[in-house]
Amino acid sequence: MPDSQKEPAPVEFAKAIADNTRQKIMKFCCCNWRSVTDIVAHMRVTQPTVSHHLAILRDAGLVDVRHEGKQTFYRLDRKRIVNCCGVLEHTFAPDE
Amino acid sequence: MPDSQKEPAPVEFAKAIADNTRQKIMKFCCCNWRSVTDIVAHMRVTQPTVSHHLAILRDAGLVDVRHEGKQTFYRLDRKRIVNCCGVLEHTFAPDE
DNA sequence: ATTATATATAGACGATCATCTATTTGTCAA
DNA sequence: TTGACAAATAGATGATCGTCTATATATAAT
Repeated sequence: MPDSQKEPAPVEFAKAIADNTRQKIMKFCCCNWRSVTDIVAHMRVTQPTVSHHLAILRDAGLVDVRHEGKQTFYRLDRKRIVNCCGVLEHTFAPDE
Repeated sequence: MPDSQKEPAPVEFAKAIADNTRQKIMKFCCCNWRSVTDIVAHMRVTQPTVSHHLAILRDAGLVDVRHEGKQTFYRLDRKRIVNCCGVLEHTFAPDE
């Protein structure tokens, strides 16, 4: 299985989502494909900062990416989120 | 409701668990009360470092604390963990 | 080809963080 | 009360992180 399909370990997952800016991006991309430009317009940080955070989410396997012409679209991988939360629960609350 | 009973916001929860040392402590305290001394013996960091991480978990409301004589015992609050994971899922994967 | 637009990358800077040693605080036993 | 043990706190240091400006890369339009 390639790295790109491996779920992040609990620590990697936690680090990836442990930032306000990233969580805001995650919510914005939760249920729709969003271009980087749209994400930037929705945030109060610069475009390079958004790209930086998108790279972290991408490296953690938490977003899907699609290229279309000049634009790049991102969407949160909700199944991956659910899976990671499940791993967290199983790791730290095995009996419930 | 006092702060000590409020669940941490998704960002606070993620930050609290976004560290290898803390996750190791969390696993060790998952299903049993553990004294600080026992936790230190189980880890490869110094006692003050363990105390530091315990304070972070305590501030995030993720552990229960009990004093007994000279010793202090910690235990992971598994229900809180489950609840936080649920909030995460609901926040970032509302439809699944 | 040149220009404009979209996104990524490089490098710098200040803030936060994890860890350490040294010390303090609190509790029990002699 | 003195000494021993348990845990927390203070302060320092190096590493990581989030953000910025400047620049590079890629694609489309003129």
